[in-house]
Amino acid sequence: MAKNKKNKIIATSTKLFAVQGFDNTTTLQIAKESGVTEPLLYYHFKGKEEIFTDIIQRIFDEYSTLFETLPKDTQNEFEKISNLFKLHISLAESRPHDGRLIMANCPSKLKNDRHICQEVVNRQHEMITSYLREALEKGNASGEFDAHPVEDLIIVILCLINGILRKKLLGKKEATSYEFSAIEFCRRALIPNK
Amino acid sequence: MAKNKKNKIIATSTKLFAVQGFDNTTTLQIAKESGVTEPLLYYHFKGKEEIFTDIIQRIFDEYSTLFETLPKDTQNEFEKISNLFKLHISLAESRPHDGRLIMANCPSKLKNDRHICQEVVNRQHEMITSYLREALEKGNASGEFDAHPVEDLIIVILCLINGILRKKLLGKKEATSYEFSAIEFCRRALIPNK
Amino acid sequence: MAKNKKNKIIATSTKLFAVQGFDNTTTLQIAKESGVTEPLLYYHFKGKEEIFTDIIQRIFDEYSTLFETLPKDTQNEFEKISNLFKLHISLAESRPHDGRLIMANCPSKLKNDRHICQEVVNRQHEMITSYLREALEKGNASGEFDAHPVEDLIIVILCLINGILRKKLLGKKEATSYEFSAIEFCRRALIPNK
Amino acid sequence: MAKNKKNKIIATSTKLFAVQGFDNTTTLQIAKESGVTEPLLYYHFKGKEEIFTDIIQRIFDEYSTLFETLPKDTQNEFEKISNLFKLHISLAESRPHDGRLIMANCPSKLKNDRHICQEVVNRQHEMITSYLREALEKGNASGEFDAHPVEDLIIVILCLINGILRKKLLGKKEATSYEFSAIEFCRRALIPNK
DNA sequence: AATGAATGAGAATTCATTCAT
DNA sequence: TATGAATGAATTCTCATTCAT
Repeated sequence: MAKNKKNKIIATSTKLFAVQGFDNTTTLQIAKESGVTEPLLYYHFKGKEEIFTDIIQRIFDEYSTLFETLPKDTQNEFEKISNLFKLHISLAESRPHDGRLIMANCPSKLKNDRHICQEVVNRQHEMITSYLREALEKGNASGEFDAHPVEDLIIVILCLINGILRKKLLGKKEATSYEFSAIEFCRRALIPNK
Repeated sequence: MAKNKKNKIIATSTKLFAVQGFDNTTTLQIAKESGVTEPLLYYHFKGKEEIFTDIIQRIFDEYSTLFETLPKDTQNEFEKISNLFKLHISLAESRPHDGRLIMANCPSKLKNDRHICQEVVNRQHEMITSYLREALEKGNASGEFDAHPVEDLIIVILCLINGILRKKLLGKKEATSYEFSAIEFCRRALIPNK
Repeated sequence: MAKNKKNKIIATSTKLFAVQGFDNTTTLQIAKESGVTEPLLYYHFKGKEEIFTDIIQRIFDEYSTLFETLPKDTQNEFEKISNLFKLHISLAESRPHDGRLIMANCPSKLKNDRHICQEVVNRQHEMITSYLREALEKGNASGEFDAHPVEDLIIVILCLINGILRKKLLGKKEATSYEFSAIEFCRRALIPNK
Repeated sequence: MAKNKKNKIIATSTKLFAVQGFDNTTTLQIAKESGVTEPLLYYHFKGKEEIFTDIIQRIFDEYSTLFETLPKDTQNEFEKISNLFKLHISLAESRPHDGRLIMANCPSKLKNDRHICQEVVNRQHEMITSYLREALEKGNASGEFDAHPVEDLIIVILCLINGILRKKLLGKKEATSYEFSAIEFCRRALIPNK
């Protein structure tokens, strides 16, 4: 019963923060849409900010877990990159609120370097970066990829993934399945033609 | 004298909205940092929202003007695409507040379809889209590009540009000049190897 | 405890609205004189206007209840009219704030046809009108009254009652008990001399 | 030209104060609807309150002038009373804004004994009172009227006139010409049947 | 006589948070 | 766990009035 209400608060807050933004969501609104009263929010959380923090933490934990499941040994290195795209695309589809919450609220939190938003974004950045670095270095070494500077490529690919997520989460629906075109686009940019 | 103060209000608001977000910026703060009193904001603008609206409008007008200056006849079609990247990269560098303001505030305004944010984002989207469509179709026709489906490519390139802007505007500085690597990345994805 | 404070707010507001007028009464003043803080006003009422609305409603409800207690069977019809005068006179004496609040604030609210002021004034008007109509018609039929046109008489008597109330509520005290002279005045105008 | 604008300000203010009330009318609104700017208001008047004061003064001056024109020698005393009714009725019809302004704004000004509203109302009260006193005393002496106590009658007739004015100015239109029924009503109350 | 620009004082309202129970 | 009542601190906005010209 108790867990129930706490979870309801988290779910409601996630949705509201994602759709309206943190600043535009009031504690009263969270309480009402969760079917509880405001003081209960303060029983379960230290304050509005902590609800947000907890959500971010949860999102990142789930993300990390999924990230760990990416197969370590693949037929070739590009498959790893392709898997990275697919993971993010599928996340954006299965948990749209989570992604939107990050996209819409983190920017304005970025003034504060110590903010958990920043911290989590950094950690995620490191995870992806080192994942990509390994793949690109191995691919360059094996001749699978044209030997382009790795650090630059990492960032470019990261930008592409982020751009696609931003579009999926905040933009309008598109008729074409551009997500997979993006993977092919990336493949052509990395792999030399015979 | 008069124009001075109004312009100061606009400049201050642009900076504050960009750095802190619209909701986190108070009219008192705008007034103080502009060296005026609050009521003057209401003399020059209908309200806080109108300050925002005016800024968005100005940003879009300047953007449109610059967009028009993109050279129509280039040696090849990829140069057009390259110019598009360069235009946005240089804008992000020369007017960081403008870009940050859009990136950080528009998402949370997007719930409202009629909001000027939405409107402006749509118009900009159309401009870039038709610009890219023309270049890609011509390039495909002339054999300059590998003949990939145009509509998908448009979106992918758009996502890449947006991803780069997002990184430049909201992310941390990077040592490498990834922006130009992105152009090369794009070139390899479009132009067939001999 | 809780009801206490809400009632204090209502009582204070009634007094202030009556004495100073709605527009001249601030929420801060209501709060201070009620011994509460401003936000509590907004906890119990939607806003300043709703405090007013609630008061008007309460006044009308009490008025209606009293109106119902007017005896239906009297020795003659003029007694009914006399009772109507007495009811209003005694109300003006026992609840001066209520009457003053209506007299002083409703006029400026009358531009809006849908305002509760208008609505309540109309309903009260109907109650009195039909009460008078019945008495006058019966009195005319029985020969108790000189047979003057009923609809005109209704309005004239209504005007007289209103004029007296206005004087009692907004004017200065008079030495003479003109209220009862008004009843006699009315009697002479209605009842034929032998 | 100059007088023109000042008069426009007075006319506009009279209308606005009458329709919306003093407190609900802003100086900006007065300025705009008068086709001038706010500072001009302060060139011609000391402030908003003085505009009001001037209007009240003008209304009273015009009223006094008209009051003086009431014929001193009439066929009988009741004609004087009848003339008093007619004067007020015709004033309410010819200058509705003036009457409404007084009716709607003076009550809330009455807390202040020294306010011009109070002063003017008092002076008008005296004028009518002494006018009525003379007529009633003479009529009583000559046997034209039933000999009822004069002071009471004065107040009752005053209340009736005020009630009718209030109805004409603030109430809804009525089909019947109750104003003249009121005079007849009064006549029957004063003059003995043979 | 007239105005564009500016302001001090205060208005209604909101919000995250807490207290007593 | 849970809540009805309450509040300190802001927030957006308005208004009568004034200044410089």
